[in-house]
Amino acid sequence: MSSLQPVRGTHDLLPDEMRRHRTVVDAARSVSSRYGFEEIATPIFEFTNVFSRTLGDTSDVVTKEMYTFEDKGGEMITLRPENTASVMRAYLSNGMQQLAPCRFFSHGPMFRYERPQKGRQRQFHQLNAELIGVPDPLADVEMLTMGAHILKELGVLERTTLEINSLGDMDSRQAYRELLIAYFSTYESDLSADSRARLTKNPLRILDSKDEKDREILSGAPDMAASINDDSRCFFDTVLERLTKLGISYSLNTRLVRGLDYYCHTAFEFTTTELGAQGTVMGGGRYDGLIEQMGGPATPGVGWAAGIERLSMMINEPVPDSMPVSIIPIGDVAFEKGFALANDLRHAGFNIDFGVSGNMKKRMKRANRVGARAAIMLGDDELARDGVTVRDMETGEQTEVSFAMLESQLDRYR
RNA sequence: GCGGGAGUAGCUCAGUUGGUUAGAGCACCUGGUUGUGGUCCAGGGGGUCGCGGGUUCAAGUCCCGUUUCUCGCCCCA
Repeated sequence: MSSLQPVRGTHDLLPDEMRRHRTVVDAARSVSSRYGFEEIATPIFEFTNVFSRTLGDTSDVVTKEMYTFEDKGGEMITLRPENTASVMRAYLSNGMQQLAPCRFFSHGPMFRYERPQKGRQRQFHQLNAELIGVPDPLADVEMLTMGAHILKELGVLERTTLEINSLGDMDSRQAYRELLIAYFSTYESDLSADSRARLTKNPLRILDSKDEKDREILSGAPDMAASINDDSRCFFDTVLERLTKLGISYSLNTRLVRGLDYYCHTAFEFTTTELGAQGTVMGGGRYDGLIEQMGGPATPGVGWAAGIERLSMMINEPVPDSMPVSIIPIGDVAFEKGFALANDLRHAGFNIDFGVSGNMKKRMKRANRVGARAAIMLGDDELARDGVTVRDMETGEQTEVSFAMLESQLDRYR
């Protein structure tokens, strides 16, 4: 075993895996553009406070998962653990308030310091979609519809479940929070250590605790739906009605809270049972307070993120790229001629394989290995007749073709 | 941060109660074919048995430590 190990939790994307990733990204880019989304990219690192101020001091991401370091100028820098905060920072930095509403699609690597396991890495890749500046529940529906559309395009929608919940608006959340603190305080000594730490800082997170004792206590906890005010209730009902009208099935999950503090109203996850312990393939929700919290004007927003690795594990093997035509020269004169021919054909749009060395047998072997659909053979015989021999690599059929007719004869191998 | 499983050729793996020079399949190279691949036949190269220590006449095999991978817990994409 070599000592040249990649950093734990990171992986090389070799051609087969890269092709899967590209399939996922291409589908998302194509579908999102039909919904009016434009692609952007933000830097993979930001000042630490872009994340620490927005994700919540008690979120796992901030407390234990960020890759943070001091750069040579003494600035605290963090590799982005998610993309929503970065996109909102970009929205404010570039004065895009005037362009609202904005629809942004992006994708790229994210970094979280966690123990790697199936479907979880320290550097992983996400698709991101954000719709900024639309307070109407229709925006939530549009994001969900688009997400489902992308999953359908990838052929995985039927193998996922859309779980959805409403956290209510800020007032509802605050009211519920107080109810929860009051309730859990009476059981404080029985709660798990994690839950006890969250009791005053972020009691909502206790709701999705998996601890057995916590679950028992939870069964008597006040219901979130009961403390959601009428406006929020109405908002959520509209979302659900629209989903039903569009034929998007969902499953209400009142325990669904999500890990980041900035969510309100709609919270959702598309989950699957196919990826071991990691069920979530796409997750997001509404974050109306986020931009204001970052120092911008009060601006609503909805968005989601999807795991590219997780999706790529669920899709069918993509078809390989277009197969090349190999040029097989025999002899020095033919080599020069073949080299020039390769150049001409590449400029004409053909995918050409041209090896620099080897006898004919080796070159044929190589043509086979790279999956060539045809081989162009040229030696003294062909040169004397000012043409080449084209061999169909599947049927083995060979025909002589003049240089003048070559491109048109090759068209079927494009 | 905590727990389970694993680490032998480029890849997937076998290797008996510890006992010759550590094997197979695939892949690779050469030849059978001096201008013909994918099939077939023959031959060949390739190993710090993760690393370090210990037990033993003898360790891939047993013991301890360590490291990496992997699956799970927590949490998330």
